[in-house]
Formats: sequence, C-alpha cells, structure tokens
Amino acid sequence: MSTIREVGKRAGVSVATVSRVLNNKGYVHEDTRKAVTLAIKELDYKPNSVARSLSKKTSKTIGFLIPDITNPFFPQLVRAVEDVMYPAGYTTMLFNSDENLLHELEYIEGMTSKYIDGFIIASNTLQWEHLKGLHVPVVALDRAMDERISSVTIDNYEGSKKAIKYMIDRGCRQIAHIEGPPHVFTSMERKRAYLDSMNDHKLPVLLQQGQYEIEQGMVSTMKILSEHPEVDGIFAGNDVMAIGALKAASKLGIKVPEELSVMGFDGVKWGTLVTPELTTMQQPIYYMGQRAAELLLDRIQNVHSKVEHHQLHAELKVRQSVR
Amino acid sequence: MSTIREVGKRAGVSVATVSRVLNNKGYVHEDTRKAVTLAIKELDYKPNSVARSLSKKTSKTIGFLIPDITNPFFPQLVRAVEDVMYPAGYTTMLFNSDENLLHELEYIEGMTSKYIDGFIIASNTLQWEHLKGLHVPVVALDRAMDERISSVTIDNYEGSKKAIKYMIDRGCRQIAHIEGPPHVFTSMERKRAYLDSMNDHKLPVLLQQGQYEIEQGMVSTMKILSEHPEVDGIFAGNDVMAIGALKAASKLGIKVPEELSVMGFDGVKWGTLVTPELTTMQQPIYYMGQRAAELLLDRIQNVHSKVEHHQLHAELKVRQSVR
DNA sequence: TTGTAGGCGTTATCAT
DNA sequence: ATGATAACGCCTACAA
Repeated sequence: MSTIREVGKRAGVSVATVSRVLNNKGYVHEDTRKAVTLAIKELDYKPNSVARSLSKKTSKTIGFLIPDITNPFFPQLVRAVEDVMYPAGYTTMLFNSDENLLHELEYIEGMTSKYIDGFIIASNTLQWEHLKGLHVPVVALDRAMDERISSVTIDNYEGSKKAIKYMIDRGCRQIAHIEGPPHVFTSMERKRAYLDSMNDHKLPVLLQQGQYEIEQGMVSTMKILSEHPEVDGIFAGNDVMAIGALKAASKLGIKVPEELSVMGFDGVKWGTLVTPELTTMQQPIYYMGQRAAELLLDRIQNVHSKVEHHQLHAELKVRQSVR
Repeated sequence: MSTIREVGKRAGVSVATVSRVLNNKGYVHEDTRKAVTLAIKELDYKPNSVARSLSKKTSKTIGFLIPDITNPFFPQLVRAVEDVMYPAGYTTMLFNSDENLLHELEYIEGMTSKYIDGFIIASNTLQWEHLKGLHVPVVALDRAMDERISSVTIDNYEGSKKAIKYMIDRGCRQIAHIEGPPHVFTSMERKRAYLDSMNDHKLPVLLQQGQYEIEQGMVSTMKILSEHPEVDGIFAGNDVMAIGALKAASKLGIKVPEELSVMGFDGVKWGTLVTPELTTMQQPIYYMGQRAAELLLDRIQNVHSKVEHHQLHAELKVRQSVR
C-alpha cells in the first residue's frame, strides 16, 4: 500500500497538492493535476480510509440496529437500506440486538468511537434518552420513537382496523387476537386497534400473548381453539404468527377459511406459499427501508435538513385465509 | 469526547502510562493504575477506535460477502457469524453482492483501506486470483474456492446422491432436476450428483435451468410437467425452488406426493410451513456460519493457524413431499 | 516504573 | 498555485 507521501514524491509535489487533487479542492494547475493522477495510477495508490476518518471525524459508515435478521420481515429492510447507502458511498453495519438494551448501548458506544455517521434503528428498546447524547443523526424505522427523532413507520392502527373490519364484513363474530411481544411498538398499535374495533362493534375480546414467531403462533392458536372453540377468526399480530396459526388449524383438522378465518399483518413473501395463501395487510417493506435510508442520508449530508416523520400505509391483500 | 491526553493530565501521568493501563501492557505501579482508572471513569473516557486502527493497522472488523440476504438461506448464516464475532470483539460488515464481481472487488478494496481484519465469502464469483493480493485471512463459506483458502462446506454431492437414492427407493423413475444458477458451486455439485445418479440407475435425464428463486421453481416445474407429464419426481436445486415446484403442482392440480414427489435441498425453516411439508436435505446452516467465523477468528488471532477445510454433511429430512 | 517523541496516513491552515 | 506543518488520537520504541 502506497501513501500520499509516495505519490507526492513520485509526482514531484507535496502531499498537500496530492490531497488537493484527490479531493478536488483548492487550486491546482492542470499540468500538476495530470502528473499527480499519473503517479496515482502508477503506484496504484488508494487513499487510506482510516487515516481519512481520523482527520475528518467521519467514516462513511452507518449503523443499522434490528432485532433479528432471522425474522423474515428484516432481510428486505436490510437489503433496501444497503441498496441506497452503498451507491451513496456509505457502508452499513448491521447489528442484531434481540431487543437487548445493554447490547444496543454497547454497540452504539462502539460505533461512536468509530466515527459512525448515523444510525437507523428498527428495534424497540432504545429511547430518546439513550440517544440524545449522540452527535449524529438517527432515524427510527418501523417504530415511532420521539418527536425529535426522524421516523418511517406505517400506520399500524389504521391498518389493523381495516384488517379487522374486513374480517367482520366477511362474517367473523368471534375474533381472537394473538398479540406480538409486549413492548414492541407495532405490536401495541395493532392490539389497540383490535381492542377498539371489538369495542366499536360490541364483539367479545379474546387476547392471547404471542412473540412474533411461528411456534408462538401455533401454540397460541392451539390454546385459543381448545379453550374457545366458538372462535371463528384470528387476527394475528404478524404474518409469521398467522402462518403458525394456519399450521395449528391444520393440525387440529380445522378448515381455513371455512371454519376459521386467519388474518396476518406484514405481507412477507412467504404468505403466498402456505396453503391456504395468507390474507394479510401488506406493508411496503422495501420502500420503508429505502425511505429511512434516504432520510438518514439527507440528515447526514444536508446541514439544514430537519426531523421528518413519514407515515406510510398498509394495504389489504385479499388471498385465501379469510372466508 | 475526551482523549488519552486529558486522562493523562487529570491523573498526573503521561499518555504512555494511560495507554499502558488501557491495554494492560508493560509495567505500571498499582497506585498509578488506580489513579488512571479513576480519571478514566471521571472523564467517561472511551478509546477512539479510529486512532487505534490507524496506529495498529487493524480494525476489529470483518467483512462478510453474501449473494443476497433476501434468500432465506443467508439470514441464519449471518446470524451465526455475528453471534461468534461480536462477543470476540469483532463487528461484521455485511455486503450483498448479487454475485457481481465488480461490486465485490470494489467492496474488498474499500474494506482493505479500512484495515479490515478478514473476510468470509459466501458468494461464488470471487476466485483465488482476486484474493491472493490481500494480506488478511479469508474463509470461503458454502463453497470451495481453492486449496489455499480455508473453507466450510457441506458435501453437496454426497447429500444429493442420498436425496435421489431416497426418491428412487420410494419408487420414482422419471426424476427431473431443476438446476440452480450455472456458476454457483453448490448448484454444480448437486447437478453432478443428479447426472451420476441417473446414469448409475439407468434412468432418463431431464434437466431444467433454474435460479434459486421461488418463481424459477414454479416456472421450471410448469415447463417440466407440461412437456413431460410422465415425470414422477422433481429434485430441486434448493428448497426455495422446491417450494416453487410445490406451488406449481398445486396450481396444475397435480397431487404431491401421490402423483409427483418433490425433494428440496437446504432445510430452510419455511420447508415445514408449506403443504405438504417439504422433504429435503437438511444442512447445518447455523453451524456452518459458526464454524466459518471460528475458523476466521483463529486465522486472525493465531499466527500459526493454518488453512483448514471443513466438510460437513447434510441429512435427509423425511417429511411429506416425497411419496 | 514512567516519560518523551516519532509514527500511522490524511486533511487543512497558513504562508509563500 | 504550491509547500510546510500542525492537527486527528493512539501506540510504542527508547530513554531515563
């Protein structure tokens, strides 16, 4: 690896000049520029990012915190973020936190000492208090965090209400809800919508705790159906649990959608692979990641950019699991 | 952010001493150590990783190249790698290359200028020639690359032979194979096993090109079944395509496994969610990631560690899609 | 046991 | 238009 110094020597100029041509900054005579460019080519010189970072206090890197890449919702998000960040010259560091606050704080601290340029946070445990000390922009993804932190979310409440309304329209009268994990933003919103809907329509409430995982969807459904055979519809907290519900129904010999309707939320790809295909609320997952990345980029590059909150919408995807 | 210099001043010692206690290196009197530790606490000093990197030419970071996180095989791999790297003090940078050589080379170059400590490569385009110039260890994952590069693979050939033998044992006589992408290591091995098996058993060969994607699995299956209705078994290049095959059969009203057997390869989680559940060759996916990470760590930390090739085995998972 | 000082590779401020 | 040189924050001979 050659250094800027060697390039300078070879081109017969000082490091300052080389730096100037490297960064297109300040005046430099056309001839010298050519000489320097040539020397760079000849030596196959590549600027050292670390040295550059130390000097500029920036790393062209962003951190992306997610709960768990193994949950099928996140790969698309990750892909989207990388797809906008990389062409913009930024590399993104992924971190699976399992919603563990300590790990997240540790990670953020580590990244800070690397002069990271910003964060996208799609996990739910971090709050404004933990982040306010940071001197870099943050955008919350798939959750609202605080007025002062940019966010990209979908309207989970509205989406859930639509989903449930559809179930009711299709004749469901005993709708149970499998909740997502307790302190997760999307989970709370969806539950709230369920409760309000049941209340509005004077329908009975039947809640079952879940975990955004297939097994939980199965277990919860088993429990619901054995204890409340009258249930004719399940509004699952997300697609993964809905798929678990389908699985459970099939194991119990209960026909979906004839005897039981199942509604998911998310619109992950796998929803079309199960039988029957999952009726669900489709989120613009990739687009959410894209927007979050663009927002962050703007906050990083444009001093005047301000906090923004983007609220997107989920769309009913009628397939086969609701009668 | 305070610096080592400020800590030194506060503790009444030089930066060298602070550095010594920071790194537990060299002699330092117990009292001074205490004083320094106190100063560190008081100032809430955190070492600056970038400065450290510049000085030590190491970044405690590794790069992980995969084709596409959106393929359900990779999230588990990524998770496994991170799960061993992070506790060891290394952060991992993910890169989705879509098997694009130029992007991969560009990425590697960028990472090199960041003093990256090593790479795990799970994509198929990079070859020894591209990597031999690197001064950091590399391990190939899910593919063999070269004798000189450590690797963690499973025996795709043996596994595929097992899979096909099982299909034949179960009575299949007209087995088609949906190939994975042309230049992908796993894909070539599986195809080779298919061809050899057909030859060994004097059975007819029927190949169809595919792409490791659901849609391709569907399309290829449609094509196979319409042109060769006599086919009674499909050995798909991977699970994702096998799921596509299931989907296609269902659309065509062909019963699996009664009229058509479908065999996958990989053992991704979603194989149990489709109906019928997918019979497949289960790879120890998480373990592969783990081993690769451990191998790399060893190469990084232990000067004497040598190139190693780990060959693991896939296991037949009998479920419902083969009669 | 501790301190001084040079080096890691770039950027950026002053002079010239 | 170009060159010296001091940062950036840390590590590590080498001296003391």
